[in-house]
Amino acid sequence: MAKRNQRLSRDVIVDCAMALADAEGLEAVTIRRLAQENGVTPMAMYWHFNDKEALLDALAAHLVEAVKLPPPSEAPWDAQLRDVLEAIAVALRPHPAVAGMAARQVLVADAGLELTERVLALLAEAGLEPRRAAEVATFLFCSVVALVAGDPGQREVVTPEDLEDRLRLKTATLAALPPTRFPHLIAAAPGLVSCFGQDDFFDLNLDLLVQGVRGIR
Amino acid sequence: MAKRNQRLSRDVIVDCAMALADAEGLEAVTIRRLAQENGVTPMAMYWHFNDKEALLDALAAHLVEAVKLPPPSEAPWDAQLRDVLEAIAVALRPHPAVAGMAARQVLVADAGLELTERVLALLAEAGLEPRRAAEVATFLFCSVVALVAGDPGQREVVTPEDLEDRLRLKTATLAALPPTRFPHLIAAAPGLVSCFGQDDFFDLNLDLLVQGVRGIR
DNA sequence: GCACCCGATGTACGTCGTACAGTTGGCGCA
DNA sequence: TGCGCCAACTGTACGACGTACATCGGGTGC
Repeated sequence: MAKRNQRLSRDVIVDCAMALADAEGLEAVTIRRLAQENGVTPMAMYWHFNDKEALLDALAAHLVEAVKLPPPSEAPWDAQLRDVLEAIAVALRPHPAVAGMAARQVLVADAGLELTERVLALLAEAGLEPRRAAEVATFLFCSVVALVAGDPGQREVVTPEDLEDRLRLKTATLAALPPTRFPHLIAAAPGLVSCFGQDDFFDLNLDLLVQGVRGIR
Repeated sequence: MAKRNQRLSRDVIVDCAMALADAEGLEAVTIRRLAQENGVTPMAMYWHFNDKEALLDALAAHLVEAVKLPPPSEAPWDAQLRDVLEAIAVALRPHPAVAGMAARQVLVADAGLELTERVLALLAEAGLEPRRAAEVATFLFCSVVALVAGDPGQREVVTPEDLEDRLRLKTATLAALPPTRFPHLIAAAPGLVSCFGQDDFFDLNLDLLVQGVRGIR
């Protein structure tokens, strides 16, 4: 800690905050902690950001800007939509702790506007009129965020083996339920406790969203 | 404030916290504030809850238990699934500020287990094997939560006319974007800023989810 | 009438965000 | 070379937060 090898800037603060959130969760992102991490007084942060809200907004914007939008193609709208949603998920997945804040910058950050325009265009191509396209686009983004942010027991970040213990305990708890009342739940227990973060969880549910759009046309 | 007309209990604290969150947002739910609201010392809360996390868990559980699960019927699985998802949305909608915490009690609270069992049964009826059903059920719940919690500019709660001003401003900002780059976005601007909380927003996107499940079978 | 113990109090500590005022170091310009 | 300015940072302080720990009062059961 206490690096102080370079001048402070919005970017290095945001990068530091992101790393901190990834490593120790969003609640570790503290004005004082960020200052300490950069070998600087807490009040130094306020030269670069009006307040903590502004800092978190910048974090969220950073996330939105990390989305690598695939280039438009001649592929059918549903394939393209699937690619766009996947691109969002890919950008958010490394940062589940901050993903939940991404939605509030989608209509603010430049990259978010571009992203939204793209999705709306695809939805128009699918035959939705603007009003419904707006509602669906909004929901799609929130859903992808939910897909990533999820929320298993990830409130406090722990060591990998501790996490594994917790999952095993949770599975066991579910498996110990009365089998006559909860047959399906018991059968699905392993999947319920461990699906977050799995590749097939994302694949399956991104498909679900795209198929859902097909279904409501 | 300072009612002190009845003995404190978990239930009156939870009710008070819920009302507080509805009126002033989740950040207004504070140990000290709850104590003051009940005419009591902050430390009195700790007789009823181990810590604030436990209090918030109780809030979330309360929400999950508020879901009025429709009775099983002979209707096809998709119609029933739609009804169940709608029941969840109906229970959460009055409390958007706390809805985001509901997911972490779904596999803990009794009502949540019942709810999950029901959804898993319907998904099994739809032809999904347990593992995929688990993944889809998890996602469906998170999506409905996202549908309700959404996140417009609702971070700070404001007066209705102030909110209306803000929406108008946001719409105007979007409408002022370069029309050649953002044609769809401009056309959809009113819907984008005001869709949260609208009935048709819920209806449309619950349909999307159900259709999505149909699509991935 | 007495003891017990549930439910509350009182005090104190460390951490948070941040207001406000003071201080510096390096660059433009003389 | 020297001077002044202003962007960037420091120092101090305040109120609100969660909560550990010790204490206490009064209603209930004997």
